[in-house]
Amino acid sequence: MNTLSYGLLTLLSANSLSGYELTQNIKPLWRAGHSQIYPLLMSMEQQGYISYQLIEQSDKPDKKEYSITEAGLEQLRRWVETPAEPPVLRDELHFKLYSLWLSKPEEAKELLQKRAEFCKSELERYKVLLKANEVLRDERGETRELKATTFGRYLLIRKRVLDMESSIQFCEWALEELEPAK
Amino acid sequence: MNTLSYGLLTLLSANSLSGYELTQNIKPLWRAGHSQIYPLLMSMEQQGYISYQLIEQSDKPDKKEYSITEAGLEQLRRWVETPAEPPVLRDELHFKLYSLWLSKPEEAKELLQKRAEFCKSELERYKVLLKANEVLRDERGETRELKATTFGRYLLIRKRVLDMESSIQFCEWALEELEPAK
DNA sequence: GAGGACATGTAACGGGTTACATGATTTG
DNA sequence: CAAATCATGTAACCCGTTACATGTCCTC
Repeated sequence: MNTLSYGLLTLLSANSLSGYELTQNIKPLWRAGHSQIYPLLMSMEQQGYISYQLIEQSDKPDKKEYSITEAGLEQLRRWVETPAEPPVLRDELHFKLYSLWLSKPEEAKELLQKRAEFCKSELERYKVLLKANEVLRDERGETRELKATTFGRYLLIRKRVLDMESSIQFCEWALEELEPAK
Repeated sequence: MNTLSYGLLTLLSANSLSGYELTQNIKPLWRAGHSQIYPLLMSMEQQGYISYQLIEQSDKPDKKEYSITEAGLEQLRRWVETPAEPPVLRDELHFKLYSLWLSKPEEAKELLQKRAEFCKSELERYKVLLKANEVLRDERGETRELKATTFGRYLLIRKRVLDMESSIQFCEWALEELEPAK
């Protein structure tokens, strides 16, 4: 049971999903490919934390729909209350900024502009998600119980939005700092 | 030549350093242990990107001081101007927030408070670094050439400060959002 | 002489990426 | 019938973490 396993349990605790859907849905939370996910699902199923039923579909290929078991939910509950490890950020840009003085000013500028563009496109994606989740909150907001399941998702998207805004701010500030050096 | 290799070249392009010093200095930029670094240094030395001389010390154990070669500098220059891959952030907190509804409110609160504390201590460390580098800028600021080598470092520390401030802001906002649910 | 900082390595294991492999179904 | 999306798996390789291993020098 590594972090990714708990991540899969996390998603399954809100919805039953197939391996394919898990691969899509985990993307904003953790980087992982399907080749990592399918074997983990099999091992977690053998350990009794999840179970699946084969869903026969006529419009699409058949799939395995995984659900969390009582044992899995227990395991997840214990893990959630455990203190979170410090985050690990791996960003090539750190090194490339550090040795900016080696590159021509136009190249340095392009590096920062490209990153700013990337962050802006991410920001847009998350803003859309945020709106969708704010609607959910409004609809269900009055009843505390239903609100709860969407609350974490709402917090998270909000976090991504703040992070992206901070990154964009940095890139734009750095580009300004770069100007007089030209 | 993976990203970490280029990171080591980056540090060596500013200063000659031992494996031990590289291990310390790379920490704010990239997570890596000495067991990853020493083998890489050996392979890069064999490829001719770096060279070392044995420094005999009387007050401390002897060390190998690595320097970047002309070939290494060439390699690094090409890499720096290459577009940066999108950053990879792995943070357990994402999953733990997502399934916050599974945990008791006090536990949820503690999770966010602990993260805020961590970010605040990081912020302090970086603010100290920032001040040290701003002094450097003031001293050397007038001559563009010398400024250049410290400029990237200055940008980077600034980025870390902004990131930490954004994370703290998030935690405090989330804690407020949590309150009425109590 | 014990503990801590300095210094350099190796080995085993687990996690993550890329590529290989296959196949159903829909849409243009 | 070709391309795109849905769907599930395996294998090889690289990267990263933890533990093992050794040794110097200084300070308390």
